[in-house]
Amino acid sequence: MESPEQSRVPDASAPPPRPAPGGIAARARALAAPAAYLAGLNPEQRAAVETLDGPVLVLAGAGTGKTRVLTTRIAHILASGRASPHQILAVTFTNKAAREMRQRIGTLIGESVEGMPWLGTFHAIGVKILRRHAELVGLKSSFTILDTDDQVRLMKQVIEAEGIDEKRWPARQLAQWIDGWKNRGLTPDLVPAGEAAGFGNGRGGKLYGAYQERLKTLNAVDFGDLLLETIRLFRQNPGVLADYHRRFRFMLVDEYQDTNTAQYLWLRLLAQTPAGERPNLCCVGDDDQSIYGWRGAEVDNILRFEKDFPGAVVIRLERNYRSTGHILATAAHLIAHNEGRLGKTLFTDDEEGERVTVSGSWDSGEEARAIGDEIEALQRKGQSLDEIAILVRASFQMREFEDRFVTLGLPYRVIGGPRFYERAEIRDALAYFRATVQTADDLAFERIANVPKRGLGEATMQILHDYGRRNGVPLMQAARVLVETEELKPKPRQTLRDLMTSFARWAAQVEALPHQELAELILEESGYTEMWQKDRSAEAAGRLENLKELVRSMEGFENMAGFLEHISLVMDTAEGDGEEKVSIMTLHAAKGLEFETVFLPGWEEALFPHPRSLDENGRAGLEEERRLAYVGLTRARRRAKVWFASNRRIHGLWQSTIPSRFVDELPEAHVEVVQAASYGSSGLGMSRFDRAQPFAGSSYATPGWQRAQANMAAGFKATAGPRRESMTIEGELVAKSTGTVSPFKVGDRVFHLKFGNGDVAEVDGNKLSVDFDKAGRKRVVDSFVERA
DNA sequence: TAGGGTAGTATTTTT
DNA sequence: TACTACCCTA
Repeated sequence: MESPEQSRVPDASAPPPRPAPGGIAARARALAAPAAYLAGLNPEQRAAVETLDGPVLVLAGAGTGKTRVLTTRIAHILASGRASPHQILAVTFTNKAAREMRQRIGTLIGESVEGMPWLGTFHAIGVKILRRHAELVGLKSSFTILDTDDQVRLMKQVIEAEGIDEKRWPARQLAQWIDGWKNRGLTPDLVPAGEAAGFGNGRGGKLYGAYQERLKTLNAVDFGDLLLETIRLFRQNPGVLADYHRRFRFMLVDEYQDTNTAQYLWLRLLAQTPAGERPNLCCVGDDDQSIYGWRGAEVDNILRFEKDFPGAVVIRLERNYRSTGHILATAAHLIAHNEGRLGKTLFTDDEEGERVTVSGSWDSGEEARAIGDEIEALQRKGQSLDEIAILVRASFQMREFEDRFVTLGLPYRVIGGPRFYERAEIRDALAYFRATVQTADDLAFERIANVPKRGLGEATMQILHDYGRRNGVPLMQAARVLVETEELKPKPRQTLRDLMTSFARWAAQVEALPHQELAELILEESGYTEMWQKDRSAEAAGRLENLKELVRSMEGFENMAGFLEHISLVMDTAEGDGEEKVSIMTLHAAKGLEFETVFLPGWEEALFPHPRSLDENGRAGLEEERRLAYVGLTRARRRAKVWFASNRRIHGLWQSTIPSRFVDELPEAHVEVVQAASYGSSGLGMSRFDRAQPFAGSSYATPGWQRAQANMAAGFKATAGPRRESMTIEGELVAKSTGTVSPFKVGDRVFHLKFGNGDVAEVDGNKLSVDFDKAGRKRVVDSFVERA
């Protein structure tokens, strides 16, 4: 970036300084350098970047360049020499966001930002601080971090120890209560008595306390503690806090609208010095995109920023660089129905573009078929599948699309399904590693003691537990003692002895062997790999692949312990195999992303706004749902396509549904109603789109009904009859089915990644009808199966 | 102890 | 409908 931008550099008009050593060229470079990253910012963005002193709230609407502002601001702080990398605290919510920011800053300032140790998630930074001062809060710095699963198992033990019926008061529920308290920054002594009494016949508070004690005994913390314990550390040790006050010259927070009370308290401790200087705190967020209220986020935090930090400068970013005029206007009109807003009006210089479309379908199946067809049409026009997304309200909606896309042979990816780290095989493998490295990790040991099944059942574990509790030693130590006594029956005793020998052997190798090799060794020798190799179910192959992936992902870590620390915080794996795919994800998962074309199916009253959200949170719940709709619309750059079905199967029952109230809240001027004719009107709560429908009076006469009938008939024939000509289901004619000869024949045994093993029942070009052992008969494209 | 049968339940999800 | 968690039986 050169000359035109230079004139906008503040100092450019000042009298020229004396020639610096190195001559004019060097001086020009020095002047031009800062301009390079400021170039191309609009005035508001530039203000957000350059207002370094004092508290700043940046209200950044969707697509207004929020991340750019954040990263540029950091670059600016660094380039202007106001602080060095280790003096900047930059907090994000997800590891993904942290990664992205790190990478973008690097690009901006043209060098690596390895030196920004305090850029990370709340939790990652919490751990870092906590490890340094662990002993001040009664932990050893080697403490382990439990995930949700561990927490629940621990709580189960606590509940049972308290003599409470776990069936009546499930551990999972207690976990939610405690999580809620922790989100609000409440330690056991601070939970309002009335509230604590609400669980377990009045013993909720006691259980919470007991759980915390168990954590301490195990030298463990859960995610909530990463914040709470840091808060406690700061409050009880002003000296430590003062140290961080001095350290963090600049603080930046991303997605401020998503902070919960605990995170707020944590930030405030760091931002508010006793001397009362104004903190250089910059929070960026969008109240209209607050969609995590249900997990403790307090929109209030952003709404009252100016009160919390007097003299705060509020900067609004309202120029949208992402979407077309119609999309933006539609989203703006919708969100205007919300009351509790700070108020922003997004605008764009972009063209009006295509109107947002609203389409109806007879049922969810037709919805999936129609969207599949549209995607294929877009693909033929040259649109990359990577630029197409289907955003759903609830994950059960994904399935219909998956099934349909498998049939069409349309590549897709599901984002935010079961997370890598949450998969059973990964957790099992990690448990083996944890138990090897940390022999006191009871929860890890318990998890895998009998995985694979080796005859160490409940009875044996009970004996270990009793002994452990009596003598205050970890389970594995208890096991070592007990195998030398007569307390166990001979068979489990021998098994347990062998297992303990194995663990001792692995532990001895921790230093000697590279951790990747050790990992493989453990999985091999424990019989864990073998267990899945023997398993003939559909998922087994994928699980083995995941295990390999796990071992691969250990590369680049110092040692096993380092890897485990990382994995407990950063539990996603970066994926991407290069192939173009349609993305399917929930609206929640879509925040922060953008696509050329966005499909928004399922805009029906029974689903979106989700009735549960309305029941539990009333008006606030409705507004959050509306924000979700807003997030969905604003993900689209050029095309947003809303769909609703008049029949949907929910929990296995067919329900007749009516279009979402959000559909009615869209502005007619920017919306185009297409295929309204195919929507079979039920006569209930008709939206204006029904009125646009010429056959509304008699629903049986509508083309939609007729088409639905035809589809149903075709679908029936497809599954019931072997006649080939009956397989021309509407919409499938476009599938790549002609001319090719399948390598499979009727009767072949095949394997499909999603459906498992099955027998080929019919061959039609490159399409197969397969009777799957578990999933029943499905039609699949032959490239999706292999010989079993 | 392990596997099968049954009952109960069923948004959104990051760390 | 589909999954899971638990109980009961072999």
